[in-house]
Amino acid sequence: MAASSKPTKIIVIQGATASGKTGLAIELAKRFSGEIVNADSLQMVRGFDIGTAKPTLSERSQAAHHLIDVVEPDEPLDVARFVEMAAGCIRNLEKSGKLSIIAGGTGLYVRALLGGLVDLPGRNDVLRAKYEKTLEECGAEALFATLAAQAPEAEQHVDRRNPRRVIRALEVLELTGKPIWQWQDEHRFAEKPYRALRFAIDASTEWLRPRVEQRTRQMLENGLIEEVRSLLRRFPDAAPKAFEAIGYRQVLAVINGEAAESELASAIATATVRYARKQRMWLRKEHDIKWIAPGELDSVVATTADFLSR
RNA sequence: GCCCAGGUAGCUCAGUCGGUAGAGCAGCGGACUGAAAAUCCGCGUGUCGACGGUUCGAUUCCGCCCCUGGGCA
Repeated sequence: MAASSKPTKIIVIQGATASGKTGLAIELAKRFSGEIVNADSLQMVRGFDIGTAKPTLSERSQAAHHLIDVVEPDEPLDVARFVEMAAGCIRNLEKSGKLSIIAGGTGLYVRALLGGLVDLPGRNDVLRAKYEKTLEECGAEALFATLAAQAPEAEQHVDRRNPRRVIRALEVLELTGKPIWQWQDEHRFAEKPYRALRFAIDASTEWLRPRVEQRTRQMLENGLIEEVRSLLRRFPDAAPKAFEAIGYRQVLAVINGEAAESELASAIATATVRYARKQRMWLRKEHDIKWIAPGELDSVVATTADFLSR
């Protein structure tokens, strides 16, 4: 990695789902000759359109959007892949003199983009299959015991009851010979590949709920159920993980006769509001965030202009 | 009008052979560096429908009343 002159300046817009990230990003893009880089994991997946609230065609015509529809549903996507793709976008935009505006709700992705990602091997399906088997046959405790046997300090660093974390730790240990927490402690998202101006929209649950309900109704009217049906024609077993996303999961339950269609809208809205809470929770701990009210524009424009002039 | 089944946490319900009650969901708080819209963890006082009776003690037994389903007239 060559030391380029100065880190690229970028704008980042975060905030809960339905808080107005897209609208704000478009306004900034128009004013500062910018283009939008999506940081929303599910909006990257082709075919999952209505339920993921992808920007509409009209929105996309107002400002260029990147990293939307860039992977097939059955194609692997993870943080590392996102960081790589996003870095590529930012580089290209910089070359053409455009401002990169990162907008999206996947907190981990943004954190990894701004702080760098530990340089570790990615997922290893052979190892995962092996440990999945241990999990299934012997349980989460036994899985954790496997890890603790090789690295006793695991107790302090890994959530023993969370199999996903335990499996990742085992995977890294086996592939690198070093516990994952050592790698992480040495890294701590301390890279600074960009000079980022970071905004987050502070939307309360009370403000969000009616909007979410309205948006959910709109999604159903726009044919969310039909979209799921047609995705199922392509993936009859619903294996791609995007089927677990909010909206898709609930529609699937209705299609499978596990839930009543009459309660679909409220089930989706409830799950969405709960997700928004999780996003808020994540953002609380992030640093250097400028919190703004929903719909706020002038101060954001002013702050951005100032940031760019420095 | 009569018969049956119910009325317990915001919702759906369990339970108390009489010693004032607990699950799931929701809600709230939190964790989380390659599955992150995922995954995982913590938090449960509510006139146990109303009134009266029996009892040391009733949400639990009895009576009466009210409400909600279903059935018979």
